[in-house]
Amino acid sequence: MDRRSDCPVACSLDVLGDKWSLLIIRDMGYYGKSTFKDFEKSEEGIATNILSNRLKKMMDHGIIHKEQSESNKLVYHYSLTKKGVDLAAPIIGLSRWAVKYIPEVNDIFNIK
Amino acid sequence: MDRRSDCPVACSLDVLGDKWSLLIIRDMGYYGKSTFKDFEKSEEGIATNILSNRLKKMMDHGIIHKEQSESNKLVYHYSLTKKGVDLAAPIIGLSRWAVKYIPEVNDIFNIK
DNA sequence: CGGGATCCGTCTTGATACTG
DNA sequence: CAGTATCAAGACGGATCCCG
Repeated sequence: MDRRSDCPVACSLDVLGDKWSLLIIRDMGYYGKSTFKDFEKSEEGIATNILSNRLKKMMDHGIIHKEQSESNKLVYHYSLTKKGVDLAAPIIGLSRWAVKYIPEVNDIFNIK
Repeated sequence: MDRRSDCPVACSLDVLGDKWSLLIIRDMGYYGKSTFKDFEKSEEGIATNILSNRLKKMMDHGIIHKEQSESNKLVYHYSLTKKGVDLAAPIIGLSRWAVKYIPEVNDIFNIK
């Protein structure tokens, strides 16, 4: 569903408004993960078809970039584009909020 | 689905990781909307069952609060709790990102 | 009329098996 | 390793109905 709104919040949520996209960004930006298997192994347990779908969607939107490994042609590395790197701010915002208000979370990013 | 992760990003996305929750927060915080009908009339067009579900969910999580109107007993006003108000930061983060990277959006919040 | 609840068809997810 | 295929279950969207 695309809402075709011109609101910046609605537009960003059209791309990122689901349970997985921002987690994949987190994995790439904070944990340094880059391969399909890496993302698949994250503790939250994304299904491979959903992972595949989200990677494709974020590539279409220029948030991430895919390239073949030079050492092993069977492996692909995903990385953040500048557009993807700049999602750090909203992600950190969410993280700060959770640390402040959700008791169970660990402040694993040690954000000031 | 609850992932039972202790990551602050994952935990906040368990509550807010969908296309509508943050838009309702936006409507309350930025547009000053407060009634069911107000939210329903937003340009993105949320269905009433979904709206009802999201309001309930965010009330359960203490993000919003509901009270009966004093002037009209048929009307209920939803408002942000402190926990909800503090979602402004991540929402502004998303908004800034969209303004920077998505050409079609209007910078309706005029965020510096 | 405002605030939902209910029903129903469709689209999306999630779990797992399977393939190049 | 990096996905695709399959299929059941659930979420969503739209319309309608109900209730005070």
